[in-house]
Amino acid sequence: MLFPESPTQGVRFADVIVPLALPQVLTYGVPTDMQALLRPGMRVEVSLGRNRQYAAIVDRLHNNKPELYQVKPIRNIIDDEPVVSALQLEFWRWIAHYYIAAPGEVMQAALPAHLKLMGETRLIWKADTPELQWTEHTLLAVEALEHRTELSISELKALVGERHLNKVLDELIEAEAVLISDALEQSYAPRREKFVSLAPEFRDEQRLSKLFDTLARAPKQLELLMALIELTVKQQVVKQSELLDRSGCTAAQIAALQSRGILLVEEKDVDRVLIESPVEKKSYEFTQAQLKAYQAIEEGFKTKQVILLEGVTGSGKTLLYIHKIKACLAQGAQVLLLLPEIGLTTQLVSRLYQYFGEELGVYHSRFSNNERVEIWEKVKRGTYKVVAGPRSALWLPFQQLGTIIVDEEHDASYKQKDPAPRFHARDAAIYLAGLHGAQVLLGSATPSVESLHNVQTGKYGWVPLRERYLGVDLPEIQVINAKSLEAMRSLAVKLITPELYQAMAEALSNKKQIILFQNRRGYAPFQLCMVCGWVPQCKNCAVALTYHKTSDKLHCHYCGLKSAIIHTCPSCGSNRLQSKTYGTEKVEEEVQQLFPEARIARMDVDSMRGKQTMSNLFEKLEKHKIDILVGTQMVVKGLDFARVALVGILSADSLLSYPDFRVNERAFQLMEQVSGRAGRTDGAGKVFIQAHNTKHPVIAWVIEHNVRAFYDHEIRFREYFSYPPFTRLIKIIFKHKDEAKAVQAATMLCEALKLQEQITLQGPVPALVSRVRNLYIQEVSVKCPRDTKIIAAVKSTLIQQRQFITAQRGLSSLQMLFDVDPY
DNA sequence: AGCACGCCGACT
DNA sequence: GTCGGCGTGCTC
Repeated sequence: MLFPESPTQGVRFADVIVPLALPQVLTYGVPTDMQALLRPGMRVEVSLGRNRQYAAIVDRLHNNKPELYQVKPIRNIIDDEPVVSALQLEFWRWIAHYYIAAPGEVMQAALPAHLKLMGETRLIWKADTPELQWTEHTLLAVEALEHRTELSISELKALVGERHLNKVLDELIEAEAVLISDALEQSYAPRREKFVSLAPEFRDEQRLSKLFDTLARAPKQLELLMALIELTVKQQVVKQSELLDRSGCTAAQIAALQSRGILLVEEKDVDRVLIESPVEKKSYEFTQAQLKAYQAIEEGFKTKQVILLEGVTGSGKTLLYIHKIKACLAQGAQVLLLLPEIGLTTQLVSRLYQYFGEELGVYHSRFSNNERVEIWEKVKRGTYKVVAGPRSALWLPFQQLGTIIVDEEHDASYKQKDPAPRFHARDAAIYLAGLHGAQVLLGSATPSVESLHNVQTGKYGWVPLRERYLGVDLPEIQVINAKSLEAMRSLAVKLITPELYQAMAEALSNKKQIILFQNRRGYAPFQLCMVCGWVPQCKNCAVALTYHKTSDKLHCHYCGLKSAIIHTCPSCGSNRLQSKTYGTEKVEEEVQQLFPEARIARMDVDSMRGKQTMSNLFEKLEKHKIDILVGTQMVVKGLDFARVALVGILSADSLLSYPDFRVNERAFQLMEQVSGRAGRTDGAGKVFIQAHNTKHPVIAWVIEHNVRAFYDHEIRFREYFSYPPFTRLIKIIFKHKDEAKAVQAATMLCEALKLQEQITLQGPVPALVSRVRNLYIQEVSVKCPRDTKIIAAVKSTLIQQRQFITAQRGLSSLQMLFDVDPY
């Protein structure tokens, strides 16, 4: 070599994560001038393939020159400092490895959109660019740039069309005709708003009344002032917009008072996070039982990293959480409180806000990108000491976590299903806590079988909290044989037994609230021919279509197809089509018929679309503007209203017939949780369970609230049939538009896995919903013994086989997905 | 995920 | 004849 390599000790290669489902990280060269600056966790701009570019994350820096290919150079370093910490990268790696996901898929899930996309990156035209022979589309861009000097990538895309975007970009960059400015600072601007307050010198009674006198001849200004004072009583800060709303005055009138020194108007950054004005403080004091539990938790953490707090509904777990959080903050560490998807809208958050105020960040899946970045930044800077959020909150850049609390740890929404990484937030939280040296507190009234098993084997500590707050009794549960519905044929009543009807009437006359639970959505989930049994189905998805009253159409809940209702059976020609099983809409209708005076609301996925809908509903419930709430799974979580005296489970059979090994666990938890909604403060709550199979053991355990008996039985069943927690399950999902191809691929995998010892295969079988969006779905389940070596071997076989199978002729469009620990 | 390459059928 | 459909392979 003519010139010896430069003596800089900088590293020459970077393994980089691109936001794609590639199996590997990609290696790029680090130009010498970047070597001193680049660190893992920074974003870099790289080009991929012919003319694509991505913001990638640097995973590792090294000096191992790849022999098989020529590396491309990193084009640009986007950040001055890492956006992802070394600890986070470690966490990403674990998730990718454990859940068999691509590093890029983890990156997609973990980074907020603003850090991910380059769409708002701005191109700045260099005035000194010489005249060049531009190609057709680039010429368009050049003309626009000469005119306006600046264009964002998305504007450019609109201008030249999506397919030419990268070519044009490449050409412009190649010719050094544009500067590229960082997307981050450009696209994020905190929202600012004006806040109005009374000038301090008028804040005592005397001065204030004097002020009123002087304003006697300016009625509008007086009105404004009154409105301000009224608002100030209820909340600490008053937005100008709010004040205008309330008083009906104009901004000019506020300005007039401001210029006289009566009002102060300040512009401040607005927390996009909903700040509710604090309501009255509830008791801070522990009961005897709570104190005992809290001490047991602290004692337990001396020897265990994870503690399961098994607290019956209404025992005041939240207060224990609050104390635990306070203790952790006192140590200078951060706290993550994981909540199920839906739990965020509950009273829990506003209660936490009372205690932690500005130090509490709430992460919500419905937040906009701006809101997410704001939270990301505040967590990183440590402004937020406590974060409450759903599973996605795990990705936030915590500096030093001291405690992770997982509320309702049994909740199925902790398992991410659809896009990879298909991770379980509770289990991932335990790993993350390990990285931080943090403690984990799992809370639930109905713990998962997995967690109870971990307690039994001594892996987790266990703290029971049996006593209900204020000594309120658990509700009395009655099982009603649904056969009595037959007797009511003559009436238009198909869902509510006479017994339940009676109880409802009584509750209503006592001015109490009622919750009815039905495990089905939509109105008359399907139409059925009473002569031949034919059911209209979605032609793409092979599922029964559900009838929706609002649109008067049949809907497919998988692909969204809408079609007209059917009057004549195409199979036998009869016109006796009826709706057979009933969803919440049908329940609502029937209840309205039975109780025309009652105020009824419905709560399910369909009726809860909007951002505000849920909180509006809660407010109505709180103020007793609703007598009867009809809902699906949703009502199970987080509702805590004093006047609920009666809960009705309309069909326990449907809960107990779902084809999954976890049915009993699910049904038990669900019924137990629903029951907990009754009589939360004054006792005297009642629960009615309607069922055809009234002798089902799960129902008996629910009646006794006997978690222990349920668990003892269930764990024996799991062991006998080799289900988790005694084995580890990995589900492999095959999707192809040709059913035979899906089956073929699944069969190939099974053949390959048969060579693997000590594992059991289930399938291939069509998925429960066997066709979605024109793709046929086949599933294979692997039961592995809980042996690290075997599991590792199975995982690497799976990855190999995916490569091998999709490389087969005719199977290139096959989707082969892995779901580790399916839930 | 995109994007190019190449192999087939349906058109001016 | 060629235009464009999509199945296939590759990205450092």
